[in-house]
Amino acid sequence: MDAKPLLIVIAGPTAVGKTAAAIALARALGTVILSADSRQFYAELNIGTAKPDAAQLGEVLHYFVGQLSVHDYYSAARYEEDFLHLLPSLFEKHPAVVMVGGSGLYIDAVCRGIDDFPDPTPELRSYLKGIHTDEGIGKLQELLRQHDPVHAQAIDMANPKRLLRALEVCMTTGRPYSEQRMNQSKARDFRVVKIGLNLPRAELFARIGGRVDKMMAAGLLEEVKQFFPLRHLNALNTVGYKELFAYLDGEVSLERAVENIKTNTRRYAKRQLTWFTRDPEMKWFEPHQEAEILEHFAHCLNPPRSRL
RNA sequence: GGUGUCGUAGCUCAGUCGGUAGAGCAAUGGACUGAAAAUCCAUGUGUCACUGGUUCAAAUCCAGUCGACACCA
Repeated sequence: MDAKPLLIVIAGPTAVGKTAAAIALARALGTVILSADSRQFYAELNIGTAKPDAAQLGEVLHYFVGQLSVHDYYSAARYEEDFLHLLPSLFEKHPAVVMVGGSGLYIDAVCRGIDDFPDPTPELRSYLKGIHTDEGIGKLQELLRQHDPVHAQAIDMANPKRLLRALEVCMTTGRPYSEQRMNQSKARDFRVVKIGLNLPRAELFARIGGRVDKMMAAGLLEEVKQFFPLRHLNALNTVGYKELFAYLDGEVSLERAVENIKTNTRRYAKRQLTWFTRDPEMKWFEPHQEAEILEHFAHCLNPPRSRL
């Protein structure tokens, strides 16, 4: 029998019902939850990120919720490191733990690992951004062709963030990005079983609209006002916040801003689905299929005792 | 009731001199290794209100019907 501990991953688009499903599963298994949501990490952001509420946090112990400040730098690589550092102590007490969230890159960083690139330095990043604004994306493309012609063929050269990142790696290490990109999964001393939660598109979109209305009723605008002076921070470049900053700037009406939040949340959900559905390890359920989900994991966990 | 204007994509609208239609937004599909709720790429969506007429040919011209709006009674 495979004695390795189990990491249960629950993924899916925003507003599908991941939080409730994860809590139900964690309670059934008597275990803890580790969030994989790149915006719920921030202590200051609450309403707009649909963080689990106090009652939910009281039901099941959560990690990676509110452990950062919006002023902090964070990344998928740091998440991988923090997660893997925490995991052994949790596995001492629990044969399985639940990871839940919608940030695909962060989930993959933990499950497959990411390569050992240097962190970006603020100086180099702002220098390259300056080139982008002053001389245009063409200059960045030219630089990447010089530093790493192989990668220049492989990546989306229209995407400034990809270009900037590749150049950062080339310039800080003095070696081409493509040489350092291993493209293979790291070994892990735990098993991973992934489920994806999804709903018919119309139902998911209706849930998104309803949740945005609830967020507004719960005081999202007041929360966003507090962060107006900080709106340049990456953590605030977030659906639900950026649209209301546009309202506070006088660019759009409040009604328009709320509609924009709904639209951008739908698009976000679509991008999440694109990411998760290409993962062949993902087994799909609808969130209300609690019994089926439990049974799915019963096969992975203590097989002799799981049959009643 | 009368007169006028309008009715084209999910929405807002454009459509020249008759040659079966196109913008924006929405939507849909995709990419993704230290910013990822970020960033980027691609793609259409049609009973031109309906019925008939004129014409080789009608979103376009004519008549009627229905609907919306405005004004007049």
